Amino acid sequence: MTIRVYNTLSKTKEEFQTVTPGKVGIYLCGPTVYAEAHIGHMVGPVIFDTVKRYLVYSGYEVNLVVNITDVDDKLIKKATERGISMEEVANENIADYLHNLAALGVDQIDQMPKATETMDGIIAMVAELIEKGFAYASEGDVYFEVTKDPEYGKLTNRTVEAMQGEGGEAASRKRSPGDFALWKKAKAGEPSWKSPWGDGRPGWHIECSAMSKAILGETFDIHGGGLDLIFPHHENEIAQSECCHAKPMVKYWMHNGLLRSDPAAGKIGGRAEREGAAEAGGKMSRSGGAGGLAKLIERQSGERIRFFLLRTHYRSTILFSEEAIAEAGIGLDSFYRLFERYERLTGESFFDLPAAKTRKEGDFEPKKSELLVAIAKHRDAYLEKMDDDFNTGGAVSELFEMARLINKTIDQQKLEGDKSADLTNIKKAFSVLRELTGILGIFVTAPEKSSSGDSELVGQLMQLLIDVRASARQKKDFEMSDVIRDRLTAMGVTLEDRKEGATWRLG
RNA sequence: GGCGCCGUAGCCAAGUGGCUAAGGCAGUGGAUUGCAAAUCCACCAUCCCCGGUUCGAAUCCGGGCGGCGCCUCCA
Repeated sequence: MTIRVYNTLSKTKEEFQTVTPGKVGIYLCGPTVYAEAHIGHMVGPVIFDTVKRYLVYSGYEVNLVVNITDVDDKLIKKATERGISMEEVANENIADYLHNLAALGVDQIDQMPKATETMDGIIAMVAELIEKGFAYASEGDVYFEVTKDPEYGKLTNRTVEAMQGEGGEAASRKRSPGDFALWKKAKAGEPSWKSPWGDGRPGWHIECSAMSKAILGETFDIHGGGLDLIFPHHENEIAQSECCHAKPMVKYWMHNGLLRSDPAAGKIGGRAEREGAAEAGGKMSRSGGAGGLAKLIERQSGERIRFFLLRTHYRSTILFSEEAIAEAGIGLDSFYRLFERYERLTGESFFDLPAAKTRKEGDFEPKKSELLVAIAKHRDAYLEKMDDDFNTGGAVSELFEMARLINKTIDQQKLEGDKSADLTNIKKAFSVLRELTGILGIFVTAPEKSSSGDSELVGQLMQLLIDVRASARQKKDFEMSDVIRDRLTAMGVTLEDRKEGATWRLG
């Protein structure tokens, strides 16, 4: 029951041991809020939300921090184009981001610091780096001097010598091309903060070093982000933080794989939009990219997207398509039918079932029930997989196995319609299912039933049709009963006949 | 060119040295049903190719072929 975590720094799975016993600090690189979120931005949050759930379930006290980078060249550009302030641009996109996170069931984030609210810490850190000889001021900018850090490049196995870069526009102000900006001098009209080096704003990487230090301390447990951030962002974070503090910054660097829209189109976010005319044939919209995420969520539901992401191991590349999400959704639906079955059986909602909140609490001795012996076995397998670097993809298979077992038991023991049946074991099995699905952040709350004013009327009309059809069936008037059912099917309503009467559902 | 990842059934995807290679979607056959739907049962892969290590490899090593990422302020 030890958790093992793949560490990008060591390129191996390591046994998880926290800096402070029983406590875990996680810092996830959040978005730079210059545009609406696309689905790629959701991957990290969904994964680390799940990681936190599992660590909490395993008995840890977890502090999950996701930052917002709200000062950056792209934000300034956007603000200028639209003639509004950088803050307004940021606020719009933060609202969009939060809305999308909520839709995907990401509710485990404890703190969301903003770069602009950490300016004192950023300036103090830059000053300390200069003082310690790792950074230098140059014409109002401040650069980190990579050659002063003997360990520079350790995360990505690069050497300073191998850094081919030409240094970009700032080359003339840098001592060597690999040096990166800690502080950038403000141009006229740009948002800026006062500093010992003149008015300016932070470079890209320093805000994460400053925010993580302020909230989680100089050494913390897990730092996460997309694979694309390893270099240069995380490499530079390590350099800054460790040169500043002379101690390891992070115990485990965890990087999630990226989403791809389709083999030809390439990646989803990032630079593609800058490729001008090429624009890869509108792949952003096709991929639910910029502007498309909210609509995608409306069409497919956030939970489907979450499940789709969690079906695959977090370090894998996921080939994204709406079809693939819909397919994952079919699997999810089978659980919902099982939950409806639970409701028919017990008269209670699956979503009201009490379930263990921790692994210890959930441990149980199955005793004589064949069902519970099997359930316990799959629960163990599920937890073993989660222990192994949060293998959610493998864990999901155990959930399907459990669902099958429960359905099978209900079938074989003919529990439906049997009022006198002993449901103790079945309830226990469902409760274990609830315990484990909760770790993935799925099936947490009952799905929203249509709250529109006419839903009651629809329900009554449906009941009328069902009653009429039942009476036709009783008279063996199958022509009539089939017409009713076929017409409903054509409308997207599925009827299911049962001994206790028919039920209906959309889809 | 440098650093790194990946190639498992029609599709998606676990497994990374040893029981019958998870699970999902799709499909086929069966149980159930008036017929369906839902559910259950059964069937459905020897793991890109070649060579090596080993008693034994999808799993390790070498070489191919193929796909992808980073090296450019993209999660």
